[in-house]
Amino acid sequence: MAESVWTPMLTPGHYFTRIARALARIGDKRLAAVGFATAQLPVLSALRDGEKKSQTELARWAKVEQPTMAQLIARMERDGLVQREPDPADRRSSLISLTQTAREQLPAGREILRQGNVEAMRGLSDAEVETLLGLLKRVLANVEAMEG
Amino acid sequence: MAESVWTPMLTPGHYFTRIARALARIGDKRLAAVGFATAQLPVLSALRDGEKKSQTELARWAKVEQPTMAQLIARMERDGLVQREPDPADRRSSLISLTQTAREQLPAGREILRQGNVEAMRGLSDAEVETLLGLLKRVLANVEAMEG
DNA sequence: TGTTTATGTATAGGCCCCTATGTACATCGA
DNA sequence: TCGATGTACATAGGGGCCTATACATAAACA
Repeated sequence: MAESVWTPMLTPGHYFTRIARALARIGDKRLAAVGFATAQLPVLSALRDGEKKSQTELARWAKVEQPTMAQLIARMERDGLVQREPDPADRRSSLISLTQTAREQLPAGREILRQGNVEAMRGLSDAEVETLLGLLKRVLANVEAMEG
Repeated sequence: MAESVWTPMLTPGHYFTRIARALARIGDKRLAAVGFATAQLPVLSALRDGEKKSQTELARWAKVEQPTMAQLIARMERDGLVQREPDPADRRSSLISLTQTAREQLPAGREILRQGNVEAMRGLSDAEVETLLGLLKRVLANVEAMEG
């Protein structure tokens, strides 16, 4: 990709990065209206029906490392979105669940996310969106296979 | 995207995020062998032929905000990859250029990046890679248009 | 059952990215 | 030429992600 002038920014990797960053900026700005952030969405969806899950379960679900989830949960707890209770079956662990406030804002947050995805795909036909999703899954499988 | 069970992780946005993160992890690990990091690549390429550029120019080139570039340059200077000299034409500014060390490692870093992109696209035909790049450009244009 | 091994969390330290803000210097126009 | 406006950097503060490490408790097993 690009011979004479070496431009890492025209590389697929850089496009992924820029799109991901832009989506996070936009999502965070819009979700702030209901008190959420994009990084919290996997947690919110995992606990949406009153489920209680451990930090490790949430980390695996959201595909982030455990200390990352620990920080995220800490911020969410600080902001009144989740609560912890000791796990009666395992004294190392605590169970995390959504607060009433978080549950109430959930539909609004969900709608903001949906709308954002629609706008990001604007101008793409349904078939093109399908194609893109298929390619993304294959690339994701490739890069995750590269880490072994 | 997913009706009954709400799963933000099956959304295009989350795929972009995961791919970008995985590419950064892989790239950083591989580039560490030559003393580079993925975030530095735009700077390295901008200054590859002995050019001298200001921090602001580099920020615009790399598509990051000025304070982000300030930190990046500071780390690169600490690690002996770049050097600063006062800009004779503007006393607010300094000109940044690569050190001898950085220039020597450049071809190796470039090759690592190229190889990484090849592996990430494994299994995709040339036509599919073209399709993907075209879709990425359109999505990037969409999301950047959303920030106004 | 006692010891090893596995698992759940916490903590420390670091990179990268962002917004908001302040300061010094450049520039431009009245 | 001087004041208004713009531009280059620095600094402060925070989110989000990662690796490495240290504990405490569980589980498995010799």
